Amino acid sequence: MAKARTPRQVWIDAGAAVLAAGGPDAVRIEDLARSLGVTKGGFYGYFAGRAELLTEILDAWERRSIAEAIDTAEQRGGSPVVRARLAADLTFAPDLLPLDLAIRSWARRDDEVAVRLRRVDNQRMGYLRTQFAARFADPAELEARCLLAFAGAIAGDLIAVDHPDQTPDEVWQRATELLFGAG
Amino acid sequence: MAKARTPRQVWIDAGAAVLAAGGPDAVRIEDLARSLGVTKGGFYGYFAGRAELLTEILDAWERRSIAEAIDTAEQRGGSPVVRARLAADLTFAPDLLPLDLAIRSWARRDDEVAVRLRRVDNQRMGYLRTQFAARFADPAELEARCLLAFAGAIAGDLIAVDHPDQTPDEVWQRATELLFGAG
DNA sequence: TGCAATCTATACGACACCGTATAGATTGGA
DNA sequence: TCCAATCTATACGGTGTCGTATAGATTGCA
Repeated sequence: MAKARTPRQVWIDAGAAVLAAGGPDAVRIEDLARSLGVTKGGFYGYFAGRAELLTEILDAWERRSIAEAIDTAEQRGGSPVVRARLAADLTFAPDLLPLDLAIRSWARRDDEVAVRLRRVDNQRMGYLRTQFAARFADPAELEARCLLAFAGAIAGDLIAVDHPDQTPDEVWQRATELLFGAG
Repeated sequence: MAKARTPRQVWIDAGAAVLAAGGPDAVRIEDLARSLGVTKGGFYGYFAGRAELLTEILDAWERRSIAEAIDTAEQRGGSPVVRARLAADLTFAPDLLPLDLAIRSWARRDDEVAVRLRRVDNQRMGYLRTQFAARFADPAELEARCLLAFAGAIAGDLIAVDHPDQTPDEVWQRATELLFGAG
């Protein structure tokens, strides 16, 4: 038995990092191997090919984005805003948001990816809804507020604007209050 | 003098379409040529290379996104919401939004593109601000509402959620009212 | 009509990446 | 220590794309 110097999961993680940084086209086997300090020889022992790696990257992202984040938020508890914010912080954590955005962009031109994204987004939105359902009696209002919050979470890092007398954080803080009140 | 069958602008337009649909990596000279029914021979008479084409695509997008849209909105007039909505409809028109999103995604990994995007976004946001400045006395509130609106305009097509009893349009309509009132 | 300018097709070398094949290296257990 | 399983390095052919060179086609004007 030889110990794997570069086991399966390492390829997936490295691939996810590259996907996040450069999009699916940037995920190249030989580049990954180089960045891992090996050659691509071993890769084809674990994966049938490039497509399989991309699929597994998506699988890992999907698992981590849904179950993990929401479970953690539920366990910690707190008020709805706190829990919702925690779930958001987890699924859109600084190390995860770039991957999310890359996949989101990718989904615009790949149907299989779009299906996965819809699955994930629906779960996230569902969680948001349940958190604030008690606060807004009108379902239409609830939906509008949740959708705006969702849009903000996603687009925040896509928009490149300078604010006159505030930091981005201050503006988003104020926006959150607008949508869900103070607490 | 021979008339150009495939003049410069045709390459730029075709390139923009491909960029919108598949991202910058999908913009390949030989593919463009094929889709235009010619070979790449002529391309290198107009452009120094692939990079120059991409630059010109960005130039064209930048011009069209800022000046054109805002000028048109100003000329038409109407209430702030109407004008703002018109400007948004123009800059984020169905045929322009995909390009915008592709460039936005691209900007995350290319500094030169990021600079352009910031230029464009700041102008758009500035226009939004001036439109609603009269309605919201508190600058912080104004900024938060405008930013949420901006985020919604961008992220609307990136989010893949199903709404319980409403169409996406209905939800966004309600969201707009939340942000800026009815009219 | 014929010329000259300009566009276009074709052929080429270079490069990057994919996926396969095979020989060699490494490791845990007998 | 030695074996066998498993991972890794290297070499290869195939493909797609870039950018260049050059010959041929097309067009407007004299």
